[in-house]
Amino acid sequence: MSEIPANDRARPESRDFLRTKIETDIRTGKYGGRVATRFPPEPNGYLHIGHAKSICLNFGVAEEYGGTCNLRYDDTNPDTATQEFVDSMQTDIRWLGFDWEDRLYFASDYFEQFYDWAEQLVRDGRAYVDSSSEAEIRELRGTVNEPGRPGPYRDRTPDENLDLLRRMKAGEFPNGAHVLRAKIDLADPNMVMRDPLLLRIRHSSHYRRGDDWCVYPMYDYAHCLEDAIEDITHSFCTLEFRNNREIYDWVLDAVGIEPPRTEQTEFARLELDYTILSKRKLIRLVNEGHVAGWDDPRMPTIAGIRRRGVTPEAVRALCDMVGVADVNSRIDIAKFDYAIRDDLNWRAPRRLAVLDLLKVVITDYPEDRVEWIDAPSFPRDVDKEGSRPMPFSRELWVERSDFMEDPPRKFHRLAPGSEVRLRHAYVIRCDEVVKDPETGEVLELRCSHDPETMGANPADGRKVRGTIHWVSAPHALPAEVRLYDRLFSVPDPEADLEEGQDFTANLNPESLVIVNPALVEPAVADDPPGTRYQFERLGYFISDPVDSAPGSLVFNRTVALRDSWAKIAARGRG
RNA sequence: UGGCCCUUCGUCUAAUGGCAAGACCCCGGCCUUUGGAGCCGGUAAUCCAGGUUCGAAUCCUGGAGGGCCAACCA
Repeated sequence: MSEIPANDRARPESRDFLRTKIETDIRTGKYGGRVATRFPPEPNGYLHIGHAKSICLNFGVAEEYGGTCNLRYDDTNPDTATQEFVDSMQTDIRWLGFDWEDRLYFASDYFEQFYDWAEQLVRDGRAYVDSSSEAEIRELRGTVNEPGRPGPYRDRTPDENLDLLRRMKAGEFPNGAHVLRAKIDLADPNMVMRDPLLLRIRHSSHYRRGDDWCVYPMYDYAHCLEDAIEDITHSFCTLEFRNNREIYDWVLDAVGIEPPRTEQTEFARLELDYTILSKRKLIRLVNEGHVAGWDDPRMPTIAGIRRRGVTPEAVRALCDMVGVADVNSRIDIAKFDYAIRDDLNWRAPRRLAVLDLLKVVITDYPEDRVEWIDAPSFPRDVDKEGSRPMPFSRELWVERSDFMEDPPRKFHRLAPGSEVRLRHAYVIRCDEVVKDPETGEVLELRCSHDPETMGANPADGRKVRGTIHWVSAPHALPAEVRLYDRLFSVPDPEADLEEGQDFTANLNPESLVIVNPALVEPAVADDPPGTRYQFERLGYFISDPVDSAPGSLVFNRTVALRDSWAKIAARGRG
């Protein structure tokens, strides 16, 4: 097995079927040991987590086997491709940590080559110009249960076809007047092979070619040739292109590309619970205002995920965990949450913030006293240095949910007469509950502290089981906190829709809850936007890269912490 | 005249004719100044029926179930 690169030896025993194929190809010398992949997005939207799987696969495989991966824009449709999408995709791929070096390609640079091959196909009698209307072509193509029939233009002579093709290219005809079709078999059981369209007339401005071109190639004609032009060895695409493999090989044969040549292999696209990854539908979410934009933190786009505070490492970890197979599958969102927490746990410094405010007065603490606590930024089990000064004073804010007047047995937090640890500070006891006489609402807790418990357990050995977070009232900074949750309220937004409904009916009305003001400890004041934290006991947050500024803080919740108390509490109620 | 692909714990993925394994979820326990993290343990699967074989998740046949294909999208 010495043919397998040294950097591969550390890989685990088992390989997915794509890597198995690559290793076979390397071992047998099919491409002289060469591995060349490509990531070929159509620049008609923003990249999303599903693309990340393909990016990790194509760039990852190239890295692992000492090969190359091209970035190639499949910009063959002038009506949808834009420079904005081209630019955002490069930002996103780089952010994920991949590099195409000098291998940036555009299918639109190959239009001349596609056209020259088209003339060749016409001369060889393997393609013809069809002047039928779109509806007629559809009619004559048949259905999955009925064969198609040849149309009246199918037997034009090569000379006639060549003349028409040249005039198509010269712009003599309007959109739809003619198309170039492969001459294969209208009765083929594979619909893709029923004389597929190769070139169509489209008088549209192309974002790169302007108005200099008007015969644009179809996917089935272009994609295999793009791969061949770039001398790709392994062309990976998603499962729904399985039927297209036959035309992929037909076109390569027809223009005379000899093996060993690019081969298409299909793998399962990523599907994630509680979201959608269809570009068409993501565009609707943006255009119809269901979200604030492509980078809305609820979006499964790379831009949205990034703004939510997810790290590229977490995305790549998810892709590793998910693996590659040829079976359709949906990934449990919990797996993504795990990957995010697993990365952020050792990366994000801890801070304290309070979302739902309840005032606590330490009655036996002097009014003018302030202690500055040197609080470590990471727990013992995270091997990182760092601390910040935390002010402690007589008046504090704690989380309203950390107090219960009539608590259940396992509630280890504040209740009348009970003791609790203030994180990094004293143990306090709740002596008195101040309520609004009218409404009964709890307005304030009056507590006393044990002055011996700063950095120490109670001297008399009594156990204090709960620890809660807090901020010092005079020192805390106001902030807007955006609590993001899953975009849809059901795992598969497409399933079980009632008559007349579409996926938007399943949008989660609580996918964004804004807390304003929340209060955050002062140590975050001077951090730049885009800084990630764990607000202890609440979750991982990032200061919003767009809207947060010193003096006007905005935090996005990336993901909540695992909450085993919620399970216990829910069970108690059930 | 239909064709092609797929089917292993709840979920995702291994096992490539030889002990059905790992991860996430879930459930216990330990630990804990985060009801976090970590550690230990547990529940849990080869779609069905035949066949080949000493031996089948794996090969063969037939079912069942799921997916894709009838854009001048990709």
